[in-house]
Amino acid sequence: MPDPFLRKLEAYAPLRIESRREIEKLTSRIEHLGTHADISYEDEEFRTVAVLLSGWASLYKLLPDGRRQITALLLPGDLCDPNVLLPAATNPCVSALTPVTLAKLSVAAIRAMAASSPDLAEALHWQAMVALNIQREWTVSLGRRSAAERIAHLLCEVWTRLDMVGLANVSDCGLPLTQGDLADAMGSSTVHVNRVLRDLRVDGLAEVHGRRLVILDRQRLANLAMFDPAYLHRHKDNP
Amino acid sequence: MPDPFLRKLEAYAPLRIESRREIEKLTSRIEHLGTHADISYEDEEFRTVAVLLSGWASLYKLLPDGRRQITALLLPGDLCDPNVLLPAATNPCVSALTPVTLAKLSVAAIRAMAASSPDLAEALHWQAMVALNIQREWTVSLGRRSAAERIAHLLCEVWTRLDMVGLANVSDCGLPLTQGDLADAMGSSTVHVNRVLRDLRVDGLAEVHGRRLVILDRQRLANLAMFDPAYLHRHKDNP
DNA sequence: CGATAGGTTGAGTCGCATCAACCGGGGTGG
DNA sequence: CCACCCCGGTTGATGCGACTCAACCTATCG
Repeated sequence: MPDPFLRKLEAYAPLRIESRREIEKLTSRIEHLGTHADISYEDEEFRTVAVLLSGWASLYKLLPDGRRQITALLLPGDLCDPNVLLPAATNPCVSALTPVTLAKLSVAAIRAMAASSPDLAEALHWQAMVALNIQREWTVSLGRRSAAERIAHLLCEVWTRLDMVGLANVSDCGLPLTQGDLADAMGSSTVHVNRVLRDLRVDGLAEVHGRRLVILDRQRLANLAMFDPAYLHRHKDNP
Repeated sequence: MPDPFLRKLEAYAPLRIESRREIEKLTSRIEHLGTHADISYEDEEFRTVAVLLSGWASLYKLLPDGRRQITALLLPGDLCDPNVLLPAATNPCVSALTPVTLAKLSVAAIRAMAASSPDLAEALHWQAMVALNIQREWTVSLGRRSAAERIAHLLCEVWTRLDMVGLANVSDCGLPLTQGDLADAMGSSTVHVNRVLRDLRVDGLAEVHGRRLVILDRQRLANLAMFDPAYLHRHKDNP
């Protein structure tokens, strides 16, 4: 299996062959879940972390009065745990946006590996920092970008992240989000997302049909979004 | 010196005495900077990380057209580096909101320590996860809370974080931010921040005079903000 | 074939930005 | 020592972006 987790860890720097082996061994406990299923990160016997092998998931928070905010999109290769390794906090939940397959890793095993393989520890740290950078960029989007800029930025981000794990084509990629999901992620309303997507389409920047995103003019899309992929720390290939 | 960095690391779990010693040794290289100074995280000889010992700083990003978003507030005890240990990304900068004193740690030294002291590694990981949780909570605020709820939430967050490093009184604490800074952090305008603060004052929830925050009615403030301190992982004392 | 989830479009409203003016205080230079 | 200035705060008037409500359309599925 061309494990997207490995692929992601290696987007920063290649791992030693032994480290790859270890990871491959650990990602053998597989689980399948359907759309809208909640991904529990408290497991029976051991404290585990789930790695998304395929499908998309979202991390969200519900406010007491029912408002919902998606705080992160989890793509293949991402870790699903909101507080990796720590005693769980409260409310924030992870749920599958599509059917997903997960690998469950024991936290103890991961930490043992990290302790003995510095390259792995570095790769794990790297992915956590990328997650933090993404979160900060969302802060910028929600705080200072207009709805159109924000959505354009998200499209750029998603395409780039998928590309980093080998799941994007030159000008299109999957985007299995409903307009409602997009709205909950970008802090706007379904109706407005719809109108923004229409505008992007008629302006020839990007199209979102069904479950796919087609980028029509990358340059202008990135310009509108003020998108600079540096924060994702992509260290291979082209923009 | 009652080092706020140690204090913060130990908010999760106490460190072994040797680990504390090591940290104390490392935090000896001190630097002072004035308000508005930029905190460089690329040092001459070694890759370093700065720890805030006193004063406040902000992490911000400037958009090409001049809009500014503060993505994080750095309080005493916090690490100042946006991508701890990684090759620097671009744009996001750290600048002092007040005069600050910093301790510069060599990244290599920290990592060596972490490798040999699991309790320290855990504490460092913990603080990174708390930073991520804070960032996610900002995402919720900016995406789904009204300006008043958002600002109330920030006030609760700041008081709690200061309390965790011993810098808050029961019902007040420092808040050396201008209304403009607050606006840039909360994605609104100076004028609106001003009006919201007035409302909070006349409603008897909180007052922001000069450089201090006085909490008049914690319960109602937290209610308005829908603030639940669990995400900060405060493991000691009371709420 | 009805039901339901997602998408699309229009009309009316509101939160908040923007513009503009004014105030108060602490620092500075003449 | 005083006048000035500039920064931060305060308040009012106006306009726009985006939300809400509501209707309708389309595709998929049991």
